[in-house]
Amino acid sequence: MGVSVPATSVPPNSLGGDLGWTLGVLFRAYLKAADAVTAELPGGPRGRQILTCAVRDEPRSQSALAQLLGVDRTVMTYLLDDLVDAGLVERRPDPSDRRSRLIVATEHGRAVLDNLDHRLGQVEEHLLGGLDDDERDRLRTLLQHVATSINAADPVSDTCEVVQDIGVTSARKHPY
Amino acid sequence: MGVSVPATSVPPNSLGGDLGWTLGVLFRAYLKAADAVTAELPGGPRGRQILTCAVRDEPRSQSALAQLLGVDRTVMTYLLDDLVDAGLVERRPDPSDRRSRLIVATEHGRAVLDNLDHRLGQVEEHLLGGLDDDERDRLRTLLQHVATSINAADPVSDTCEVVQDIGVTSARKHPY
DNA sequence: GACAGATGTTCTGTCGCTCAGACGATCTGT
DNA sequence: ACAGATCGTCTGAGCGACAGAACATCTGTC
Repeated sequence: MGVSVPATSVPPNSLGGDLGWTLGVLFRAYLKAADAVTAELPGGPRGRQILTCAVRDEPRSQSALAQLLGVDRTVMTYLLDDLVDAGLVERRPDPSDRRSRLIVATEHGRAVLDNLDHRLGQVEEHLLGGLDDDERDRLRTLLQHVATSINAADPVSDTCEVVQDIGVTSARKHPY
Repeated sequence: MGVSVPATSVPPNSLGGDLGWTLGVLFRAYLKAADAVTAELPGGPRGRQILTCAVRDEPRSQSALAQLLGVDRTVMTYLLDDLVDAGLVERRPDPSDRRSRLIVATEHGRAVLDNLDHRLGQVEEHLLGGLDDDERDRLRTLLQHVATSINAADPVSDTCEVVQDIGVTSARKHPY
């Protein structure tokens, strides 16, 4: 169900095995769905992730939050401005470092997050409609492992070195 | 290996099970790696996907290509301009429709793609370093299923209806 | 304690990218 | 033959991201 589409008969494409393509398709679809769900939330899907951390984790500084979510620190500033204005989170002075602010959720923020999560969960299930329950769990688990692994090794880049190791062995100076 | 990071001791985060976060982390990491590999290719990672289709699939029109890759048709125009300028693909008149152009790869394009795919393959494996071989295969397969399913049902949106069905049951007019 | 350098947050300016809209050319149906 | 839709292209406007500077604060060394 949900997959059968007699119309337009999508022609076969060679990107099925392409990690970049599959990720892109799924991520764009997710973003569209999440955008719809979080339409009224400042910051959209990213605002929800910030809120999730603020509710469920130990309070983080803005920069820690920014790195975790993969956004620039200057962007985090106005993302939080909007969330604070909406009364969803607070900036608390860090007792151990007066430069940084710890982000914590308000009661209102918790309530909003519960509502969002509920709706987002349904949309996600719809998104993974092509998989049965077992496969969905496996996919989520695998993604969690990969993301955790990448996030742990992240301290930025790390990729560049790999690329260099592999070597830009050909077509070096000619721009193709 | 690769995962062990004694430094900074990443604190636990509640986003591990979050589909959006895991996808985001993986996709950003992929994009960074792919950007590095395709640094000299017009269009970067997207240019490579176009090239892949041009080499391996039946020739497609620009708009079909644009929809498959999830880019705006106006963007596809100058992406192709650059690829054509680089001598990687050609715009051929479609014998059955003089409005559209079919995108096909040149010999040069094929050679470049082979080189790119080889290097990208290595980077991808590094990216999935947190998983063993078996898990990598499973992840790729699951992603392929989901992406194919989504792509088949895609004819744009479809999400909005779901969101409406679920209902914006609360916090309706108050902007949080 | 005094200092140099590093880090957290914010502000400013700039750049690139994306999308909406309009246009001409062409196809399709009536 | 005509109306409406579609393909590719071009233009303009707007948004978002990043670099850099500024200020406050921390950490280490002397």
